[in-house]
Amino acid sequence: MLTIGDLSRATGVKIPTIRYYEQMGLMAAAERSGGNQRRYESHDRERLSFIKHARDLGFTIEAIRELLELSAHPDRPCVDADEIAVRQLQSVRNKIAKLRLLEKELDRMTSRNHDDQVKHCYVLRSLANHDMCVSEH
Amino acid sequence: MLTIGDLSRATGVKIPTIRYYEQMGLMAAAERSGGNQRRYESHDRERLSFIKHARDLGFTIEAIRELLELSAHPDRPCVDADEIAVRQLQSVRNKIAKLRLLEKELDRMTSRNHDDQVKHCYVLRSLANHDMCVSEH
DNA sequence: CATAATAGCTATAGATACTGGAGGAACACA
DNA sequence: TGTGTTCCTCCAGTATCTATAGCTATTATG
Repeated sequence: MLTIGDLSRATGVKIPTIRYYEQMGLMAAAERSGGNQRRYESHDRERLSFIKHARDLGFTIEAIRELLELSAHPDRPCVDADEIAVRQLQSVRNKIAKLRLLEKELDRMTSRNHDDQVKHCYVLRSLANHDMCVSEH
Repeated sequence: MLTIGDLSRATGVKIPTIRYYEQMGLMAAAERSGGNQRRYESHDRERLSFIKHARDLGFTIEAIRELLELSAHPDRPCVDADEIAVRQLQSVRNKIAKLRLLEKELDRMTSRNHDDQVKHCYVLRSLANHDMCVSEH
């Protein structure tokens, strides 16, 4: 039997977050000790590790709920899980593409900024005037 | 004189968001019509465009507050604005680096997923087992 | 000028995914 | 039995909006 603290140390998920996942229904309501403290088993640790890993990969709570639901039904087609992961991959690629554009603009702003007073500041002028941008973002 | 709707259309910032910026002190409290509706001038539009542009580039409200404060004092050194932009650039580069790792993992998960039942699903197995990952993330 | 359509107002709650604190109870160990 | 650590619930706060309800103002049309 693990306490919530044990579970937290074992998975790297903070205690309030574990309780939050319980509230959100991602983790089943834990059994309780005589004194009303949560007690866990190793399968809870595995489930929480799964959740943590998926969160680290940027899956939303909703997506994780679906993935957990899928893994509870071994005979369902794998395509469903694949679709969720592909969606996530696309969202990650979208974010990267957008951030690259921002990087380009910020790099331009900061590298051309050689004046010494705010009234000539390239950064501030760039922010005030979208036309100075080199790309759509 | 512009209504809040005009300002919204001119800048692409939604009406509740404009009111939110006023509440946060990024926009000055607008003048009011006889019937208590907000009325704006063109300098408000420019300020809001600045804010929008900075938000699109991922600056936080706090950073924008500093940038606006700086541009109100033309004699202050430009370095201060530069520092904020460089910080933002670094944060963008960090995010890109992290997302690239996620992309790698998700790509691995989805491209090797050729089985047809959840019980053999590579995506779900990968999420359950961090050791299958090719990189730290 | 009367009415209708559109746009605006405030206040409050919800979304997202947690995080932290207060005040008190339970547990582990000597 | 005492002491220190861990746990409990409840509530509030983070950041950045977004949406709803119920009401009022303005504008356009006939």
